[in-house]
Amino acid sequence: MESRYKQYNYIENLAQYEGKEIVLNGWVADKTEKGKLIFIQLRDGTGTNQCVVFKGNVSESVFENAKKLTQESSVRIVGQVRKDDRAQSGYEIDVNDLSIYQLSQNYPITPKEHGDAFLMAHRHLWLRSSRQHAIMRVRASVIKAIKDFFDGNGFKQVDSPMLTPSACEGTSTLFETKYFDLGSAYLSQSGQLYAEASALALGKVYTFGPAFRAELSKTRKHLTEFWMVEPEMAFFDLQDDMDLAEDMVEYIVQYVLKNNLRELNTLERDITKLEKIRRPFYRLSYDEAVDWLQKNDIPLIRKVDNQEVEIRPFPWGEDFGAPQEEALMEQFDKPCIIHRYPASVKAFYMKRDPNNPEVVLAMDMLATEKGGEIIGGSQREDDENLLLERIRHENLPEDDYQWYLDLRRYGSVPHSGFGLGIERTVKWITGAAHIREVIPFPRMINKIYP
RNA sequence: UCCUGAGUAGCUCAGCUGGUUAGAGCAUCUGACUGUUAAUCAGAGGGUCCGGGGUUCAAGUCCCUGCUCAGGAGCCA
Repeated sequence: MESRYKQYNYIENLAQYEGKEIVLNGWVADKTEKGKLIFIQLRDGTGTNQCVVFKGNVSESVFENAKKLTQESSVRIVGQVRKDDRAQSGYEIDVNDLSIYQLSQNYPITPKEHGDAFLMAHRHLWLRSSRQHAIMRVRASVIKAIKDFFDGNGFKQVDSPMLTPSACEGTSTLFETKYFDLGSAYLSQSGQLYAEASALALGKVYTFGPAFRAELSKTRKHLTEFWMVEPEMAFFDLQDDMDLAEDMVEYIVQYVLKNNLRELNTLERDITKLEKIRRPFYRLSYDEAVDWLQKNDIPLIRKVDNQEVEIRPFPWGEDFGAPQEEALMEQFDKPCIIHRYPASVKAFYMKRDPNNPEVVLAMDMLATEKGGEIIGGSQREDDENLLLERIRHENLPEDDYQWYLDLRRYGSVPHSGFGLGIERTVKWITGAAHIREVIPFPRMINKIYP
């Protein structure tokens, strides 16, 4: 395609330019001087490659400029692409000309080790380093894979509002803000309820957007602002819902494997583990999972007066925490879907199992390698009276849910959906140590800068 | 919110049972080098020991308190 914009050469396409003179714009990731030779690691956004300035090849002023370069100075380089077995990429650039956009002074992030707190305070600069660069590229791929998957399967993207009049699920804490003369509005913690309305209008839909949760969670898998994709399908039952979730996750992982091998290498990710992520995944009912926990002597851990107490055998009716999920997943090399949880631990909008009113038609997908819960979903309650009963039982503001109840009054149908956390998925696929590394600017309980 | 741990140079850390002038590596600056990619060699500069209070002849070190950060729990995606 003919571009109206300036045509630049990029490091990711270096092999195409072998033997040719090209122009690169970028930043100095690192520099080593060796007398009449200066080695520049040039970073241009698409990758990093070594450029060699030899005193005999350039004018005196260009050589002096090259000597002046500091880490993260921005430069324009004109040079010849040469094949070289000594180079990591297989190519080097012999510099013919070099000009400086800006000389950087005392760049805080050096090529040596840094602590988490320091790096987080410099997140706006940390994004430039190779690991973070690779993670952001994988994140972009995960998002593209999700959109491709749904768009290619007859879904329409609909956007749900960020400002909402009340809680979607009453459980989590909400961020509150003033809303003109109408009192308070809340930042959305899920687009699901609006996705349900959209599904009854368009059939198969998905929302893609941020979710906000003011929970006091301080772990390596929690953010107060995170991104979520939430498909919602009219006429899908729980079985269809689980099948779809499985197809989607397989598609995402295989897409990244196909398109981001270079990044996964930079991240030193064990690719063989990802290659195994092929359907069918494992599935266990909550009952079966509890049986397994009991047989393997995995207790429930509960806090009583600040003392941790182990309760065994694991009692039916309790939700699983991180210790139970991790124990359960150790046996699996593919994700596992756990379905039909006790109604008491799940949200009000989930449909009761007609075969057992103690449980709801819910499902969670747990990722391998301690990836944790990446998906939560369910078939929705489609009976007006049962739904109203649950709303009252949870003490939710009934008036705020009239529009939601309308969906059960005017052509109610079986329908299902789920939410996939983008950051948890990217964390799992990249093997990142902490969720704060997989979103450009993380928002956490005690962090909102930069 | 609860539990546990940490805070010393720009960064990562050492600093003993309290002892007189607080150290190292990296980074920065100056110089040397045509193959460096954690370069090497020679030299230089750089400190509110997190804040406040206390004990003591003497506190980076011990005690109290506040703040900040990290890890975990619960909740969740």
